[in-house]
Amino acid sequence: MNRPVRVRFAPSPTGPLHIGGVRTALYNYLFARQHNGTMILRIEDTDSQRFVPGAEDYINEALAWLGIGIDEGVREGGKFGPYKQSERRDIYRKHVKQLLDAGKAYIAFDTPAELEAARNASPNFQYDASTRMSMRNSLTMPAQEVKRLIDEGTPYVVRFLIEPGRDVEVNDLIRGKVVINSSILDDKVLYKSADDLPTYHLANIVDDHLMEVTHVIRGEEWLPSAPLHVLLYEAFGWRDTMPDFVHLPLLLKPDGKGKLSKRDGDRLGFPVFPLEWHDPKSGDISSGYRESGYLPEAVVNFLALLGWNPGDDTEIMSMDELISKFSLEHCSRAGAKFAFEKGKWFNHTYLQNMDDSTLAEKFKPVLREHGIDPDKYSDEFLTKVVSLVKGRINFVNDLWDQASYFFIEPEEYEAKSVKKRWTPDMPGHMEELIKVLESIDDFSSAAAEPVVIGWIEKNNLHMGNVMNAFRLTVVGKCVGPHMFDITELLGKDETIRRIKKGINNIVPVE
RNA sequence: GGCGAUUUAGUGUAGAGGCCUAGCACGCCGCCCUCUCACGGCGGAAACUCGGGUUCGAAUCCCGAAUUCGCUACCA
Repeated sequence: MNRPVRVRFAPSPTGPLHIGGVRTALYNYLFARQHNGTMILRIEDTDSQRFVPGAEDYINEALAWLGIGIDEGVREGGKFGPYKQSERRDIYRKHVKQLLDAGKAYIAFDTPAELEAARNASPNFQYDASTRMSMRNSLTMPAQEVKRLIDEGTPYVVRFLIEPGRDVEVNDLIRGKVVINSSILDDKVLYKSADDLPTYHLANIVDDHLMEVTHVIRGEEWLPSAPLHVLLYEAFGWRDTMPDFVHLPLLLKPDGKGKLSKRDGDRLGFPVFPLEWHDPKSGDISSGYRESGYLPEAVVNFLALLGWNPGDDTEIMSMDELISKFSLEHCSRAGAKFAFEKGKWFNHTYLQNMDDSTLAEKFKPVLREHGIDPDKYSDEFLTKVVSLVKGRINFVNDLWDQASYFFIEPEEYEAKSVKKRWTPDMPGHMEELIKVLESIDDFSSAAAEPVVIGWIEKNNLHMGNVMNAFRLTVVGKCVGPHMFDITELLGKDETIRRIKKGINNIVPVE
């Protein structure tokens, strides 16, 4: 019973991969890698109604961006293919027949309208042992009639015949034994003749068995149907190789109640998708972590800690560290509210740990977006700029807000700072400052600073006011790194030019 | 409604009978640093859902209630 570990991530291509799905994929991946096992990506496209073009590519691209590697799948191939359920019709048909022949499933002709009527007539209606004998199915109709309807092409479904009154046990690796009585289960539809496709339950069990999956790691929403799946394994006679089940806690809305949904992202201003998604039907655009400036390593780290912890206080972990530390024992059982604020902090921390030159490279496209040609600047200059302002950014894009004045001179001056610092005597002091600066040959921060400070002190000027007025002319507002680090990078000529411009353009408030 | 799961500060979590006057992180507040804003350093407010047990002793074990979440489709 010690089979090589094989896990699968099995999304439906019904839209962009949700961040909760990403976490499920991540946990599967971590588990697989830790056990030197195999990670399978299976596309569960058994709902022809909800298929969305582009969704499958999106899944592949998102997982690749995050570094969640796939060993077997539609693109990767493998010995257990095809890995797309719509290409496995023959396999499902065969297995449906097997169940039918064994009397463990039956054919039902009830139309959606008839089922709807039954539900309306009795609010607690369930297609099960208590009702199936009053419905239109192969259990209640003569065999010839059933055959005739099928031959005529009447749409039908195959339902799983569930024996009532049995306690079905599911052993969940993070929740322990979960027992559900089979009486509360309905005769689930396993196959629909209309599109010649199975439903999730049948396809899932057949594929997991055939693909030799050893651990089913999925979201908690599947826990209630796990007993049904156990029953299906039994019906096929696969009980001895049935995989272990792991139901992960759900990702919940940060505020109110319920599962995290795509709406929450727009509502609260954070992405719920790994990559930006353009809905082909509505044309709506949903923001993605990648486009919002998150680093994939930070997203992975953040997600890993939502529902799992390493058992100690470690928070910053690389993918390799996550792989070695991951354990089902340290998975939590309760749903986790999606605390995106902490996601920002992870990104901030990863950005701080990145070398300045790497960050400078990432800054280049941002500069281009703002009409600045980064090639006009040396890498050394860009790296220095980045090193000065990186402490105050959460995203690569923030670099522009923090460093734009290194590339363009101020056109406007922040009113609040002008009011506070641009006192009537300032233009005069700035004229003097220009003279002082002109006399400095070595414009480095270390050399220029003592000269200017000395001038301020010698003349008994107000340090805060003069320095901030100086800053106002150069930066446009009173924020930013050490003043002389800025002027060192800007150079003497540019610094003096900006002071002159400030003297002419800053209009005192009141 | 039924069934299942769940429950430590605002959030994510540590804790597996005495090490808990409950730890860490994010966020929040304050102080320091300081030409500004940040960063950083230091400090602070803030939690064991409730009620019964068991025990010398319970956040940790048992029972009950409540809470929240999920499922209850010819969707996954």
